[in-house]
Formats: sequence, C-alpha cells, structure tokens
Amino acid sequence: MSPAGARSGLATQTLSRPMRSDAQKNRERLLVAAGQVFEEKGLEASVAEVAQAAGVGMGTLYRRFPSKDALVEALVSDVLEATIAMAEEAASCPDGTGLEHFLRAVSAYHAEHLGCLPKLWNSHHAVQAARRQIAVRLADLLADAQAHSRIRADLTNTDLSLVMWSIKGVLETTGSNAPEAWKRHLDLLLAGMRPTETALPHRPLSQSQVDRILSKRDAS
Amino acid sequence: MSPAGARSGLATQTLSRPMRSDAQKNRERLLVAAGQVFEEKGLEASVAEVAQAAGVGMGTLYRRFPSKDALVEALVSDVLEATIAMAEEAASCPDGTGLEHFLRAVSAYHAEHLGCLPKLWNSHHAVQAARRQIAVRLADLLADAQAHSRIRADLTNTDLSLVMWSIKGVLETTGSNAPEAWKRHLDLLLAGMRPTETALPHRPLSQSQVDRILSKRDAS
Amino acid sequence: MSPAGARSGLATQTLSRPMRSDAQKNRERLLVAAGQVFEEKGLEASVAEVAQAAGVGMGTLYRRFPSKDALVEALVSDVLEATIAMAEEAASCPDGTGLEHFLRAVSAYHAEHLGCLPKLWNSHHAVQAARRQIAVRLADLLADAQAHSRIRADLTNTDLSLVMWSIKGVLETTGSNAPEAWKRHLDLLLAGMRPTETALPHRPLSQSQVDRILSKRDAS
Amino acid sequence: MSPAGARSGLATQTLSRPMRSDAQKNRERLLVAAGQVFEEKGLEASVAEVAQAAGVGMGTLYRRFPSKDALVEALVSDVLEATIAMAEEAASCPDGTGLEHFLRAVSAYHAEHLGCLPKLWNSHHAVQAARRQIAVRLADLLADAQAHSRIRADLTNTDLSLVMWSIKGVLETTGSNAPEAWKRHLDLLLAGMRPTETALPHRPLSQSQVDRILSKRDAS
DNA sequence: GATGAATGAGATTTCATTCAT
DNA sequence: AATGAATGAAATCTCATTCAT
Repeated sequence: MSPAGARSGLATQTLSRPMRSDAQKNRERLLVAAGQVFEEKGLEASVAEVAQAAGVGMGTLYRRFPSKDALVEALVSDVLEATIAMAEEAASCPDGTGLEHFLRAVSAYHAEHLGCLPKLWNSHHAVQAARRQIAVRLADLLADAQAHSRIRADLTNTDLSLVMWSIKGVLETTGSNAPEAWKRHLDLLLAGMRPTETALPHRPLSQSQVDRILSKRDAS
Repeated sequence: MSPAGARSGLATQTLSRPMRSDAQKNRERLLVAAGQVFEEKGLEASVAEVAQAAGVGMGTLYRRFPSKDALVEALVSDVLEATIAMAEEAASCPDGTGLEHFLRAVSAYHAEHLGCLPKLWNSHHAVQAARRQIAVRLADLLADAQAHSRIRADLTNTDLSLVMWSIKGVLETTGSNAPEAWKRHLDLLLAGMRPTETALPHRPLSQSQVDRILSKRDAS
Repeated sequence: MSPAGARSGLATQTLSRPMRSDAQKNRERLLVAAGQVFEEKGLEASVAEVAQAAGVGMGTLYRRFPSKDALVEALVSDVLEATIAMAEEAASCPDGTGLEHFLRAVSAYHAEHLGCLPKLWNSHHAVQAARRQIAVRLADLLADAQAHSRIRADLTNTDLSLVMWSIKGVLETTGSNAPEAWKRHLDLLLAGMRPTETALPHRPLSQSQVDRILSKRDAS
Repeated sequence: MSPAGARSGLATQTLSRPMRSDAQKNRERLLVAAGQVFEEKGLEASVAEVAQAAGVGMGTLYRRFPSKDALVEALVSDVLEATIAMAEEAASCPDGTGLEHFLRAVSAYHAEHLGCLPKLWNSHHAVQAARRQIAVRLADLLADAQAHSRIRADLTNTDLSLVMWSIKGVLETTGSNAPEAWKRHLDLLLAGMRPTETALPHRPLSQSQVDRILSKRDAS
C-alpha cells in the first residue's frame, strides 16, 4: 500500500475538495517526522520538534492537524490501516498458517517502522471502526488455524488481543536495543498457542471487556 | 511484607538518625498517594496532585523527596523489594514449581498494587543492584524448574525477561478494566514454556542485550 | 551609538537569518524594561515583572532570552560595548586627557543609563573578550596621560580597575538619590592620580589578581 | 570590645529580664554563623544554612531573631558599633592623623571580618542612631586633620561618605581574591585628600542628600 | 497557504516562616 | 526552651495553541 493511499483512507478529510499537492506533501512530511520524533523521544516530545524535523512551520502543522492529539491519531490510523492490509494478505495463506503469518508480519511492522506507537495501541479516539475490521479478519484467521489444528481449540478471539498487548510490551521495552527480541517472544507465544492435551486453566476475557479496554482512552 | 518494612529497605536513609514519627507517616502517605495518582493519571500527573492527595503541602513532599524523579524512584524501589521477597519465597516451592509461583505472584502484585509501575520496569536510576539480585534468584528458579522438567530445556534466563516485559504489556493495557487478564495471558506463556519436542526456532537474547536494555533509562 | 546598533554587536545572533521586525522590537522592549526593572528593584526582580513591564508574555521573554541569566548578560554586553565605544572615542582626546574623559564618560553612562548594572561589572559569563578590549584601550590611555604628566607615574593598569570598582561602589550607593555624587568622587580620585613627590606607599595589584577577580563569577 | 558587649549595645532587647545564658550563647553562635554564611554565599543564602552552621534548629533562630531581616540587621549593628569604637579610638591619634587611622582601621575591619557586609552599608532599618554617632566623630576627625593641614580644606563631611562607599565598592569586588587591594585604593584616595593648590571642581553632596541615601532601604 | 513569534497557563522547585513534638 | 518538619506563596521555565506577517 502506498503511504499516500494509506492516508487517504481513514485520516483524510472526508468530503471537500481534494488536497493541493503541496499540502499533501507537507502532510506526509509531518507524519514521517512525527513518527521519527515520537519514536525517539516519546510522546512528550514537543510539536515544535516535529515541525522542525518536518521542515515546516508550526502554523503549517496546525493547519494540517488541528491539535497534537489529531497528529498522534493520524499516526495510529496509519498503523491500523497497515494492520488491516496485513490481515487481508494473511487470509490467503494456506493450511491455517495465516494467523501466524499475520502475527509475525504485524510484529515486524511495529518493530521496524513505528517503535513508538505500541504505546498508542489502546488509546485515542475515532479508530474504533478500523479495529472492528481487524477483529473480524482475525476471527477468521483464528478459526482457519484451529480448523487445521495449528492452534489450540480453547484459544479465543479475545486471547488474540492479549497476544497483541503482550507483543506490545516486549517491543516497547526492547526497542532498538534488541530489534529481534519479538521473534523469540513470538516463538514462545506460538508454542503456547499450539494444541495440547490440557486446557488453559483460566477463562478467557469476554469480548465486552476487550471492547471496553479498546474504547478507553488515557488521559495522556 | 509490611509496607513500612518494605520502605525501610532500599528507600530509606541508610545512616543518620531515625525519622521522626510524623515525618515517617508523611512519607508513607506520599508514597501511597503517589501510587494512586500515578496509576490513575500516568506519570505526567503533577506533584501538586500527589501532595494534595496525600494531604500535605508541596514543601513536605519536597522535603521527603528532593525531586519528582526521586519520588518515582522510591516507588520503583518498593516494587523491586517486593519482587525480591517474592522470589525468595518462591525458592521454597517444591518440585520445580517455584518459577511458576513467582510469575503468578509478581503479576498479581503488579496488577493489584501498582498498576502504574510497569511503565517503570525498565527505567530509572539506582535500582541496578536490586535487579541483579532478582536476576540471580530467577536463574535458580529456572534451573530448578528445568531440572524437574516443568519448563522446556531451551528456555534461557533472558527469556524470563521477555516474559516479564510481556506481562507488563498486558497489565498496562488491561489495567483495571480486566483485572484478571494477566492470568489467562500467563496461562498462555506457561503453556509455551512447557517442554515440547520441537525447539524454539529463534535464538534467545544475549545477556548483554538484556543488560543494555535494563540499564538504559528513558529521557522521560 | 544607537541602541539597535549596540545590540547588533555582541548580543545578537551571529549567523542565521535576520530577526523579524516584531521579534527585534520585542527584544528591544525587553532589554529596556529589564534595565528599568533591575535598576529599580535589583536583580532579584522576577522575570515576570520584566515581561509585564515590556508588555509581552513570559513565553516571549524566554524565546528571546533562554534564561534569566541570558537576559542579564545581554544587558551587560550592552554596557561593555558602550564602554568600548567610549574608550575609543577618548583615544582622540589631546594632551593626555583621554583617560580623564573616559572616566567621566563611563561614570556618567553608568549613572544615567544603567544604575543597576554596576553590580554586574565583575560577574557573568562570556564577556571576557570585551573586557580584554577595554583593558587594552585603557592601557593606552593611561600611558598617554602619563607621557603628558597628567597622571602620576606610579599608577598602573591594575589601579584603573580599582578606580572603576570604586566608582561602582559610589554609584551603587548613591543611585538616583544623588545623581551627581560620582562627579565629586571622581574629583577626589583624579586628585589622587595626579603626579606628586611621594609615591603611593602600597604595591599595586598584580595583573593576575585582577584577572582572577574578573573571571570569577558569583553564584548570584 | 568584647563581642558580647557589642551585642548588648544596640541589638539586644531593651527592657525585659536579662537573657538566659544558653539563650545568649545561641544568639552569639547564630550571629557568627550568619556572618560566615552570608560572607560565603551572599545574602541570598537561606536561613536554614545559617541555623545548621550555628548548630541550632530553625525554631531557635526564629526565637532569637523574628525574621531574616532582623538577623541581618543585627549583623549590621555589630559593624556599626565596631565602627563607633574605631572612631573613638582614632580620636586619640596625634597630629591630625586620626582620620587616616580610622579609614585604615575600618577598611581592614570590613576586609577581614565581614566581607559580606559592605552590601548592607547603606541599607536596613533602625541603625540611624548609630550612624549619627559615627558622623559626629568623623566630623571631629576631619576637622582635626584639616587643622593640621593633613587633609585639604575643601573636603567636607559628606565627602567622607563618598570615601566609605568607594571603599565598599572595592572591597565588594576584590573580596578574598585580593585581600590587600583596599590598601592601594586607600593610598589613592588619601593622595586625593591631601591639600593641593587647586580646589576640587565639583560641589560636595549636601548633608541632606547623604541622609536621604542612608535612610533609604533597598527592597532586598 | 506558510511561517514562526507571541501567548499564558501550568509544571517543578525553593525558602522564609510557623507550629507540633 | 529547642527542635526540625510542615507550609504555601512565589520563582523560573516549558509548550500546546493562536495569529500577525
């Protein structure tokens, strides 16, 4: 997916005329710069730094994104769109391997491109629709994997959220100091997801719990 | 362990006269209040909020803790001490079950007492010594578990760090909205840690990578 | 020397683009306001007072001067530049009267324009180069005056520093309550500097002592 | 003059019972400590530092001196009393040399004992009476010196204030870095005070100007 | 449309002074 | 009477957001 394409999906103005090409270019540069700056310094980095890194003035930043929050949200939208794309691509994997491919792909994406964004996985507004889509596709992938006996039968959709959050925790912590740590961690998770004789002792989360968590936004 | 007991370990003045009773009381109240406030609003919460929640003036806070950082660090110290205690207690579990007990205990502790602190697991100064101790005990617990064939032989000490970071990710995300989510997540991790016929495909982290990560402190 | 001209010398950004006109205007207003406020209330006056007196917000003050120290230092720079200018002008006086003219001029300048700044005469950073220039010119003026037998032969360059500090003491104390006091005081000093039959009984300061004093910066 | 004697003069409670001996001792220790601390760090030093240096609690300090200002003022009182004593002693010098002796003595006293206090020479409350006394004695010394033709006839009482302020300026600036600088400076001043053929060109300050200055107190 | 200077509320930290122990 | 912990107003400095150029 082209970056511009990605942006035109969730994050762009919905009606109104098409954006002028220089405006579009600035929007891109700001998102890229924001990704780098926030990755490096965390979300407490000032918007002035982002503007400078993008080589534009503060006014331009605020013309494109009406608030710092909006800028962050646009980054999150990008991630979610890319995630949707990965889920769709994984659907074409044979023999129930799609889920595994998806997990590896999305981990790699987070690890390489947007190390800062795991923090946002569960936050910020207006991304519910995208998550819905992801959830649907993941459910399909899980069912397929279970049908092929690659994944234990007592694993639920909500467990997949746990898996994502778990990966987020590892990526956040290891960051660029151990850029392949997530692979080992995913080995472990997948090993735990394989069929065994004994069921997992505790009950999975209910879907409503997961929904509540995802719709919650932090004060940050 | 009593809270007062915990505080008298790492976090208290080591030499010098004993603290006056009112001072000690205020110190406790500040730590409790800080735990609650930071848990609720994140570390960006202002120290004024902490002081107000503790029912003391700002000057008192700054007499007890010379900076905001020092306050946060004292909280971290508490966590680490409690962790050491849990690791020591787990050492007395029979049949190689100590590691599992430890993981459950430390998860429960983080979940119930200090939901805000996973964020700090890998940050902040002057806690290296405590981590050293924890690492040593964990290594013993792992070896014991492997000797009893409860944990797969190709699991390493560095994998335990991954496990902790992974738990941190889940706790951070689920927080009070799904206070038992970590149990299901730990089920999954432990399932992955059991012996199987096939080895984990990727290499574990080196110890030096883990050390680098732990000694790294964020700018935040 | 025009104030704007003065500022463009030591105190302005040396490379980079020219300052926007409103920025330049605010910079001027801040320096003027700072001069007045510090003169009136001493250096302990808050920066908020300066900002208010200048009619700008605190953020503007901190955009122009990254710290209170920087603001003070800019004022000092102005004084030093003006001093250099006066020394240069005095060099053109005939018959060895340059030194006397300089002393009167610099005293008058301090008395009328910047009564607060004598306090800084011996403090603060990054003004060493300017002082060097002043010292060189003063040495020339002194030699010329001695060659014309207007000043006693046993007066040294370091004595001129004493003279300046002495004037500073009088200006500081008399301030606006006796704005011409320095003239009488300078009469007295000059009378003491005229040639006499008997030498001054004590040795002058060494140059290194003076240098040490000038490079010393107070904690204040 | 014994220090205790000095304190019992201006600064002590005027009526009421005599101070208990331990209280008196604490008062001494506080004044000594304040002198050292203020000399080292300037008047911005905190009262807590003074209390600690004196080895007493803050409450004790505030029992002895109801405010920081009062403490500073007590120090100033000491200086003034010592000055009075020196003026009285100088009155017994023969041949009109008393004034010179006084100036040397008072300079030496300031230089050695209380480097911090020149700052206060012209400030703070309730010391007018002492200054009156000093002024009277100085007038006598000056008249005597002029009668013996040691000092020029056109020098006035107000000029002596200028001389003191000038010395203050030098002492403040040179401090401990050139502890004998004042001697050279006083050489210069005395040379200027000797009789010459030409009168000083500017008029001296009026007594009322000097009074105004001395009664003025800084915001500090 | 782009720029970056201006804004000012709010954050952390200090310290003269009070008061419980 | 002595102690030192508690207080809170005030200081310096930051930064998301607005607006003149």
